[in-house]
Amino acid sequence: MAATMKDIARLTGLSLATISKYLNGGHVLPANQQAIDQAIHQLGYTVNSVARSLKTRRSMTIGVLIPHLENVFSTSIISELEDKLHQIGYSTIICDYHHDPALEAEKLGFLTDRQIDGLVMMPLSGCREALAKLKERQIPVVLIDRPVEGLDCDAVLVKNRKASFQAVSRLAEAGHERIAVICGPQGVYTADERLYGYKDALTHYRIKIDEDLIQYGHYDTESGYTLTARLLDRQKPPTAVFVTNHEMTYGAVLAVHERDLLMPDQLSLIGFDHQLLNQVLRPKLAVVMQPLKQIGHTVAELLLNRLTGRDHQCPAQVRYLDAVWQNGGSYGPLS
Amino acid sequence: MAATMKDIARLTGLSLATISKYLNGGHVLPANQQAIDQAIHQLGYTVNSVARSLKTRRSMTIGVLIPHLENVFSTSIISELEDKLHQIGYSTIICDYHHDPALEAEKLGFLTDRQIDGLVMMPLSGCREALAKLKERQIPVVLIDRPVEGLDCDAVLVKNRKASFQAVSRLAEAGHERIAVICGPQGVYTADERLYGYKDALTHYRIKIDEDLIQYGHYDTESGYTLTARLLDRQKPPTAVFVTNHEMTYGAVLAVHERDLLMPDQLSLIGFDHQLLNQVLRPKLAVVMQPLKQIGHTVAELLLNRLTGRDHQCPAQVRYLDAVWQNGGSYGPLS
DNA sequence: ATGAAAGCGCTAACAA
DNA sequence: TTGTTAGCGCTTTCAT
Repeated sequence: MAATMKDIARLTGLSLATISKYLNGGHVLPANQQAIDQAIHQLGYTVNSVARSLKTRRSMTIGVLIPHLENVFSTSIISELEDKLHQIGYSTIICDYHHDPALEAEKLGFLTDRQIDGLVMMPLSGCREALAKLKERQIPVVLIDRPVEGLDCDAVLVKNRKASFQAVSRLAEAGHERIAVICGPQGVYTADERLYGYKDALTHYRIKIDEDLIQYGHYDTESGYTLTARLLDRQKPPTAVFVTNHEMTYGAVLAVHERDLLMPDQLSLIGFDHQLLNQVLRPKLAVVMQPLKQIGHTVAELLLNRLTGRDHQCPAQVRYLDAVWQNGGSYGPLS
Repeated sequence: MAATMKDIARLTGLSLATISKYLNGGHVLPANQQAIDQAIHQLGYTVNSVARSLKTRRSMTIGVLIPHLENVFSTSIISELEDKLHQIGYSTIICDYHHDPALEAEKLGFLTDRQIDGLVMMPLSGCREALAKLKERQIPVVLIDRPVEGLDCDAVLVKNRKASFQAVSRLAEAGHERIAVICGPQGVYTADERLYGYKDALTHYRIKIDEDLIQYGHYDTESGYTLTARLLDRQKPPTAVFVTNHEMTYGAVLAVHERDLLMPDQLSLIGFDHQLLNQVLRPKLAVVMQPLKQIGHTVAELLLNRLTGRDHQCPAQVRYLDAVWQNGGSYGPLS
């Protein structure tokens, strides 16, 4: 049996209240302080935070719900977030829903039962109803990556459209006119935004939008590979390809390698979020990088503002962060 | 205010005991069942698992303590583990200690306070005392990757020495004699084991062990790069290099690329745990892969055996798993 | 099958 | 500064 405050009380002759107060940073007489410390040490006492939570009605726990844990995008954000939250005493319960909307809903319920004080979520289906209920119960929710339609909620988003515009603009300025894009699934927020950015750039540079050069993938390596391969094997392949997420960029690079194409001479390629891989690729890939650490940081900030009551009843806040352009030799002037 | 069982009691006229029993799968009259279900729905009731935990003395929570969350090695294991545990009602609180022994100890204390029912840990310093105390309190602990000296504890380990032996054997059989190894820090369990395997192989093939060809890194990309570069820039460079972890393999590949060396003609290279990267590298790297999913699975199994009391008082169990050899064109006969 | 009641370990009035 | 006490929401005997 683990020791409780009662045991300390018995050992020191003090009351529970005094001990509780001391444990929570209150002032007690030096003599008592010593006695308590001594008893704590002797008993190996540690607070039972379950009991504390029941009483204070704060679990000091934040739920984190993400599509998949094996993903630098998520883990980099979460690592930062976990650290910031830990610093002020919060635990993070992480749930991975394996890209499955049913699991998403199920695990959200699971977290809710756990009396989380706040939720950070990268939505897929979104679970609008459930999230709305959480917010009604004053439990702050912060979304990452994409908003949930019909839900007015704090969120940290990346300026996808702008980032996409800038990447494609570079290709256009390098003289490319047959610029293909490998997008994510239609209807997915980030995919739509990134496609808009692509179209914005073409329009801006007066390049005709050719639907044949717009390929819709599933944000996975497989489709990045297949779609790029299909583009490259055409009679008249594009001279440049812009790939709009991390996994698909893997696939695209694979297809390019397989065809022994030299970048940028035979093909210009711009990827997305490719920091790790980029350490070993030659030439280095030019990529649009999402500011992962900053996202984690901002999420923590938003959450804390709510938790500490500072932003108690403010309207939902959405923070838009800029992506970072990382240069590389994988794109260049049309030869 | 969230609804409680009391509210259901009031609404249905039943007692708390009856409701509790029903909620926990007990039998009640059909009429009462209906009434309760209806009340639950109407009130939007969900159990308060904090209160439940206080009463049952089981938090249904497993602590997970790892060196770093941005690491496929950890996340792949954890993703599997989280899933298995979730299926039987457990949450996982994940803590990342950023390779810092001070944080490791601190976060272990944090998890202990949280009344975790079990702990999964990839140790650095190990915190032997603290872990021993946990075990005294009958809280099962499962170690991953490396044991903690002087602590008799369940663990899931990889047969590092054997894997290393096999990899180096392939190089020897291909005719290489100047085989270098990039190891981890001396004294680190996995590093020592992998180095033993290397030496085993050389001895087995009657190749003289040359200390100059044994380079000690820090298991990070930087040292993989630097040490490989240093080896390759020698007057008489090795003809083959075996790199013994994931990060260092990144670095090594980078160094090879930078020198425009062709694999396997100008250099044979065998890496470690390089699944992701390998999708885009050409030639594909030959690598030793640790069976991550299987580790996660085995950890869950060990943990559950303890939690369900099946292995209540069994002696510590250590499971040794085989690494997987993944072929690739990065090594070949000495030319 | 159902109910009454005690209590898990802690905090927070309130009183002294 | 310290102590007394009620009670957070739930489970679990023990009666009924």
